Amino acid sequence: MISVKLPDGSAKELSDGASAADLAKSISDGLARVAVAAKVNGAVVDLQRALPDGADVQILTKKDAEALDVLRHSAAHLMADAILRIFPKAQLTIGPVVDDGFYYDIYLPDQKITPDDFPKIEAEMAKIVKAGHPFVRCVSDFNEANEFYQRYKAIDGGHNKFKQELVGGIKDRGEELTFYKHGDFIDLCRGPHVPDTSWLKHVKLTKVAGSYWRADAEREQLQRVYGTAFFSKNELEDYFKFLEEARKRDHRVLGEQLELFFMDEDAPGFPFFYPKGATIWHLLVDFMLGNLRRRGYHEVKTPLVLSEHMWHTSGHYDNYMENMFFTKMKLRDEERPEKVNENVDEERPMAVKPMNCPGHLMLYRTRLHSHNEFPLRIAEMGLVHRRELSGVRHGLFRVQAFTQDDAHHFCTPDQIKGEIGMLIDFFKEIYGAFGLTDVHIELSTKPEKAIGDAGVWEKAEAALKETLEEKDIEYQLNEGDGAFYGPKIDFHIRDSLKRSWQCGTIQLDFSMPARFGLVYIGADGQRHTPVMIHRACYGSVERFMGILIEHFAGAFPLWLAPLQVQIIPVSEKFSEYAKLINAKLVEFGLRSEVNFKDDRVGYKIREASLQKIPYAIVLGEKEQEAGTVNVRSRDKGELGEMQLDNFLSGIEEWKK
RNA sequence: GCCGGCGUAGCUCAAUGGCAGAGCACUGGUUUUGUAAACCAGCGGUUGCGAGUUCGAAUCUCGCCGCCGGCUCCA
Repeated sequence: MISVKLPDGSAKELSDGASAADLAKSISDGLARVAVAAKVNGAVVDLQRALPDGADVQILTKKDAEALDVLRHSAAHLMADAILRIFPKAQLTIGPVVDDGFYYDIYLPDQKITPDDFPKIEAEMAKIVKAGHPFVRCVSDFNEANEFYQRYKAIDGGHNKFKQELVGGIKDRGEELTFYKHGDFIDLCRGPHVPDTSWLKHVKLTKVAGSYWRADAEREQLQRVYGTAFFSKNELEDYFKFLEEARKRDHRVLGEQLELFFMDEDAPGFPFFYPKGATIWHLLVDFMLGNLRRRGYHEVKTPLVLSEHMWHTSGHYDNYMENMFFTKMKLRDEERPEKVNENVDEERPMAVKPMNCPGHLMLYRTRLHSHNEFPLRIAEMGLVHRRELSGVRHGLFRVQAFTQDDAHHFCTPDQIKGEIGMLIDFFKEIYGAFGLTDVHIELSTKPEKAIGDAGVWEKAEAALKETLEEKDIEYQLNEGDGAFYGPKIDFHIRDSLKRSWQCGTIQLDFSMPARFGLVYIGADGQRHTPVMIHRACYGSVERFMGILIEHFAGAFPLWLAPLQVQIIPVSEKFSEYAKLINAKLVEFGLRSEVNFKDDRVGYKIREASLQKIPYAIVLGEKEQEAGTVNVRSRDKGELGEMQLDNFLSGIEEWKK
């Protein structure tokens, strides 16, 4: 007999060699039916595995997050089996679980797997599901003569050097070599898996993409087939509904439909803003500037271009060169004026700024500072340019030029915690103003490519940790993810679809002030090097705008709506009255216009709705006679006829 | 940058080797309109750019540019 401990603390006696499946059955038949896998001493294993005496055991059902991973990993095997049946030359590599599904990387240099193949693959998968093959764990040794090893090698021809490499790694680490088989298919795998293939009814392939063996661009190119799996049809359908909803909110699509911005192939990664988009951009900037002024920031403007020399001083040249735009001249040849010499170096080469900090450092050092001015907060809506690889550009989210709501705090070492604490509260308040209240914080530490000495890094990291802990804020630690000049705190916010976006950042810098020779006169009358804090709340104004477009699905709250009211005269006869009302609305401070087009009211209402304008005001004979307005709200439908003053006073309330 | 897919009117898309088309938008007209699409007409194109194959290329081939999906997850 063995005894195992259940999550509720109780013990259960089982016969020797009993499995988690036996345990589940001994608890209840119902549990046995829904059991997916088991957690034994903290590790997720198959239900069929024999339980060790004295183990802590938890039966996992579809309600447990780990169970979904097990299901999806099994689905990856299922897909691999089906793909091998259709593409016999395919060589399997790895097939892990990812956030919203799974993938399998496949080496198949002479053939392409495309979404057109999905129906075939899925049909094959359905057959295997129907057969209900049990997943069987097969333990092998490293002798290739082993039965399972042999069977496995027969699966993809025995020439699969990728799996051989993996087996080598397992051997080197001294781990157990296991295969999992279902039906005739067998694959190198650590497991665990669901009991049998009939669990995999709700599986769908989603996309194909390229990848590399070991994520190394120098190695073999693989084809990555993505899929997802759920325990129920409903969950699978909900997932696709979510994707559909996200697609409808795509800021690139809404950006065109709502006339906010556009891209042109002659300016890749450089967005153009239409008047409506520019309005939102300015609203975001004005909102931020007001908040900065209230907190004692000083707004400055620094140049877009600095000498290359300055970028050597700052360390950007060495650490960020690939992402910078450099200036080169084109000169007519002195001998042959028709010839143009390309890419001529300037005597003093210049570079476009990818960050604002050097400019702020140069500004700081123009005069002597006292500790009495500290903390000194210098802010700039700084336009920066960063070269990005062509394949990574994406709408407003990844561009080559954007405006940072950037600021640098100069302070004494003992002011650091106060500044960090202030910033955390400040940033959360800003996000809250947009209804973005789900914020989580990550702390990133020293990367491989770093400047400054190790002791300084440790001090900086400790300062950030202590502040977070003293404020009792939960955070995630990302080792090695810091900026090259210092550790940082990043703010991640979840939008209305629960998607996470990184926005704000607070970065400590104990290096750059020294590189630029910055000093302040301390209370002791001596010169000291100030501490510098880099910080941005939106991060990029343009990107933040993209996030807001998706968060609100283009239906901006009144204060952010580029056009707040559109007036719709019932016919041309009421144009004058419409102009009069519009003038009053504009006078009141609203962004309002009249739709003078010769269309039916219904058509104009439709257009106003599609443009997601918060209020449409219909004006006709009745309203003109009575001196009233007839209001339709985007969110609440028709509000009916009312006095203009009532509309205006109601707006304060309605906009919430 | 790499892999896969794609690029036709401002937008969404059709035409698969044989005369470049439709709807919306836009312009003009009719209509004078009452809460999600009135009617008629017109304008709109070097089919991303450049070479090649062909009697003939939007369509096939090659190169370039751009866009879309991926490229952290290690059985």
